[in-house]
Amino acid sequence: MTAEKRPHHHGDLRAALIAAGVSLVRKGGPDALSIRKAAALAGVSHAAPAYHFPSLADLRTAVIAQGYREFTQSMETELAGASVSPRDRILAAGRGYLRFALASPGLFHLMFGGSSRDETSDELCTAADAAYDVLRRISAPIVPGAAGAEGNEMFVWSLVHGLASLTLAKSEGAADPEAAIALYEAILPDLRYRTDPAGA
Amino acid sequence: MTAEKRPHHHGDLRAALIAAGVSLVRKGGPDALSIRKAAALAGVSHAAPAYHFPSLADLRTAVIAQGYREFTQSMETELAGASVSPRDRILAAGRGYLRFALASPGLFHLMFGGSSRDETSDELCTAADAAYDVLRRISAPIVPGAAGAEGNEMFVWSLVHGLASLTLAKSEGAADPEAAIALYEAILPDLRYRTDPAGA
DNA sequence: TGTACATCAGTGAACGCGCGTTCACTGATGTAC
DNA sequence: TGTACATCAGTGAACGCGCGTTCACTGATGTAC
Repeated sequence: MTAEKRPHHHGDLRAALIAAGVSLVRKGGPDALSIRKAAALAGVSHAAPAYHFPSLADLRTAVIAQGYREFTQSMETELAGASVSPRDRILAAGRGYLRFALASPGLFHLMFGGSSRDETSDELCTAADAAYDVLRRISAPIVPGAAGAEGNEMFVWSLVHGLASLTLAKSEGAADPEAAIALYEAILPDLRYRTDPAGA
Repeated sequence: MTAEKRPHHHGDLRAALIAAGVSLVRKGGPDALSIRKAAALAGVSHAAPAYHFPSLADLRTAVIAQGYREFTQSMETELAGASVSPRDRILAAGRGYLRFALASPGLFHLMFGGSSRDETSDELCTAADAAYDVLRRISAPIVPGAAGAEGNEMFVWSLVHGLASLTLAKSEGAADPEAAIALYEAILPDLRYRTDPAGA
């Protein structure tokens, strides 16, 4: 893919640069992303990306958006194999969450580690909203507590996000996903669920 | 502190460089830390730090350690004003956790965002262990569940860490600590505590 | 179907920047006697 | 108390590196007629 002869016009350089960026971040963490390295990995000159991404921040934003898409996909894949039981679905989404974070720490840190990005990007907003929607959906059947439906979402989300983040911090690079999943299933408390999951 | 006349020998340049590093990270995030900027902020030439920190990684490790000390201090301060009730103590430590994270997002991200560091540093291990000890102490009174005492620690820690991390991610830079604390107090579930807090 | 031409999407050289690090040096300090 | 000297802890110049970005250019593509 890198050195083979190409026509002057690349087929879809934008997508190729995003894929290259994801690969760089996966391999070397958030700081490993650079325009020149992404261009090299995509097999074009280092000036070519400028046409598709005016600045490094734009490329980073697009890579983060791709991260969110893969993140959402990881949760959806687990959800597809889950029963309709609300607790099963919360556990399944958590498995997808943990698998993504532990398999791609670089992307996870890029997404949640405070790297600057273009918050106004449509592509990013769409991708991030899709991920949030999964968490909102699985939390909806929980009976609202003191903090309402939003409190339930934050509870479920915080628990699994914290577990992912701390597991990564404790065993940098070599965390066992199955152990983290087992721990998640053990610490998720019993919750009360609506009898009518569609809500009041 | 920056431009005033100094003798050839700095009093405690090592400490001054760590303080400068903390300040840089607080202001500009994990990537804002550099040897040259820390030296400038401490009022010395950019070659001076080499004597105290052989490489940038060493300075970064020391700044992370200082972050852990301030983090621990933030929790201890809140704990000092808490009652002996186990739940009150868990809430108090959580307040310290959230206050630190929301007041110093840059440091928080440097500590937990996957930045590379020297894991073998005594200074860092000591500082990080002190923080973990606080969480272990406040979790000790919880009756062990399926995952034992370790499960309790991870539950409490994950919940507050996830909440801090996600609150930062959702409102980059301008998160309201009091709102986050209120949310934490609302979503922390009822837990069962030992009657003898010292354990079996 | 063929030709002229505008536009698109690349190339490669060049620029300046901040960086970590090295090196010869030197002024300040502290110790031996 | 005074002096010689080793060592400590700085300075400032220099090096090379990777980077984002700009620019004049050019080959490929597609459209008008």
